[in-house]
Amino acid sequence: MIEPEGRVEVDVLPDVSGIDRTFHYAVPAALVPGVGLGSIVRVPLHGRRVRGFVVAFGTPAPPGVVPQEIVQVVSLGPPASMIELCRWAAWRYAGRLRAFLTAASPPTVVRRLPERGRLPERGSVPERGSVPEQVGGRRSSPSGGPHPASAPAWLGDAVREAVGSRDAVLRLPPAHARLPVVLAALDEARGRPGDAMILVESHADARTLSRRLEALGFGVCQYPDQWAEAALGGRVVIGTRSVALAPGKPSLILVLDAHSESYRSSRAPTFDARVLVAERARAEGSPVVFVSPCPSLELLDGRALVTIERSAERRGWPLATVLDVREEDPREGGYPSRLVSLVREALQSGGELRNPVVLVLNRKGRARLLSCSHCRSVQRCPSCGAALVQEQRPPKDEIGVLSCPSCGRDCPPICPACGSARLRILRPGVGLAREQLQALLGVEVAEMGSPGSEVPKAPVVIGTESVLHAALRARMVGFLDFDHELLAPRFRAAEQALVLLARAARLLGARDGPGGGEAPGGREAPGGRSGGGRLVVRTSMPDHHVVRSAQAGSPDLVAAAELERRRLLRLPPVTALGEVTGAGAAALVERLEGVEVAPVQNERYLVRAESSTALADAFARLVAGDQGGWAAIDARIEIDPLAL
DNA sequence: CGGACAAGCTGA
DNA sequence: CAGCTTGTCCGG
Repeated sequence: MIEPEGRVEVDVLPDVSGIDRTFHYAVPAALVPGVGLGSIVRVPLHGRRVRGFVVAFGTPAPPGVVPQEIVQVVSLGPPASMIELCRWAAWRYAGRLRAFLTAASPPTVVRRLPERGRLPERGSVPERGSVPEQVGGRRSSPSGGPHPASAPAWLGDAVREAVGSRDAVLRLPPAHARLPVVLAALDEARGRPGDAMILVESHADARTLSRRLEALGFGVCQYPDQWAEAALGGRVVIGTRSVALAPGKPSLILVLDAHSESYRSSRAPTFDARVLVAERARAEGSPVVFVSPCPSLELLDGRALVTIERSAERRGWPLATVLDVREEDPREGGYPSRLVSLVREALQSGGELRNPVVLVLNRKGRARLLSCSHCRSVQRCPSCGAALVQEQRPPKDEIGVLSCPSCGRDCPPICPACGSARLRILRPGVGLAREQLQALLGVEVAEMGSPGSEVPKAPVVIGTESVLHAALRARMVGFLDFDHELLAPRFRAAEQALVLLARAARLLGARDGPGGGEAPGGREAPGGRSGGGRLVVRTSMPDHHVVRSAQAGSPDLVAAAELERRRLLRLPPVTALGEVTGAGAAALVERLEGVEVAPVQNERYLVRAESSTALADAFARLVAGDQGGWAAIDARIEIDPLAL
């Protein structure tokens, strides 16, 4: 309500956990110029002063309420359009609005937007043609030449088609360079109102892409560090999943490596940035393009798929060799001579020494499963029953310890059943594989350290899948036990296994191209040697559609097979799933309507609905119907849970 | 959330 | 029944 003296009344959502409703306040005339929708203010509440978000402007006071006055304007907050997106996200993910508003707020207080004068007024995007046609003087190829800065015509066409469909998946093979895709997309964004927003999977990617675009003359804003610059507009906004909640109007949203799980936030508020940007694009009328070599069914669902010429896509996947476990001589102990000779061959192939042979075994530690050599009983945790693991090789003359991965308890490596100290390793981890392969190969085999650390410098590097994120290039990538991925007890196992192969493929480069695309992290690939390193997959299921997909360079094999399976099992994207955990879970699912509920274990329930809309509505009805809304709910709700 | 206030528990 | 803990309610 706007009153005669120029006072304004607003609704404020306190930024206090446990309160999930708005309160009505008056803005004193002196503060009116600084208060708008989304402003972060301090208000008196119940004898204290708390921060809150202005979520409605000029509303009338509820009957019988005498509004108090806002004390202070603290900071700029999420703009009006973002408040709408946050409301939608809170509904879609059955979360609290407050959590999303906080996520959309500047990381530090922003009193006012920076002066626009320091920016090139319209210079966020260089004029068409000002970008050099070729950088480095080499020709770009469909499979990704050496960092071409301009898009070849066929790529420009594909990007244009994707942008034209408003909401599309652009499937480009793993070895394809990204910069040309970004440039082609920015070219399409030119002339539309607003700023291009680019989502990448890691901070390293964001930094590299920003640097490259800046070098080409683009005005770039790294989000969320530069919240105010993003709010001001006039620059390309680049960042990880948080960009979904960045202020500003998107002229176009580009999501690179759209298969990456990093787009899903694991901590509250849990959301999927891909889902959010799709809704944002729809609401704002801007196009969104998801780029991936192996888009998931959930990404493809209801979206246009733009592909490139079959043969070009095929060449962007590496030469793959499949080693059939069933044909192995058991005496070779899991490292068949064929694998050893492929590694030797790769090492002898000369070329860039900095490119190692990368071996992947997705099992941490030295041994994941041990049994007694004497009585054969599996070594289990005496407290919780989980299989004990050996993290490291025991130091010389020491017996070491076994530890429980589930409860953390340490146990002596002595069979509790018969007292024998001779244990057999049934399932080796990376540590043991490193020791054995080093002995077998006669060259240094280094183990990749904790995730996030540097790749050790050695001719052969072994690690869990983290090595695929950390390595820049590889002359060969070998999966020592791909069955472990194919048979993982998660319904997205097949798609996730294909993602691993695609990651490996990127390290290897294109089959025919000079050095393939670019390395993860976007850093310059060292050396310009011919690409096309070999992908080696050891499995007992050489005909599995994931393996055949990678061999044939056609991810649709996996998509087709998976869609059929999801239909049969009524799993996403055919249905929508949610998970409810915590003390109040039983009481909560009891009152849900229009969904199927299945108990998983104590205080853990799975909820299935026909669509994500139906699922969100079911939770929304429950929260709205409750006195006190969220305050009365003592359970954690996770929509589209990851760990299934 | 955190203060207010009411209802419940203890000990003399 | 004072003095304290525990529970429930509510905020503009």
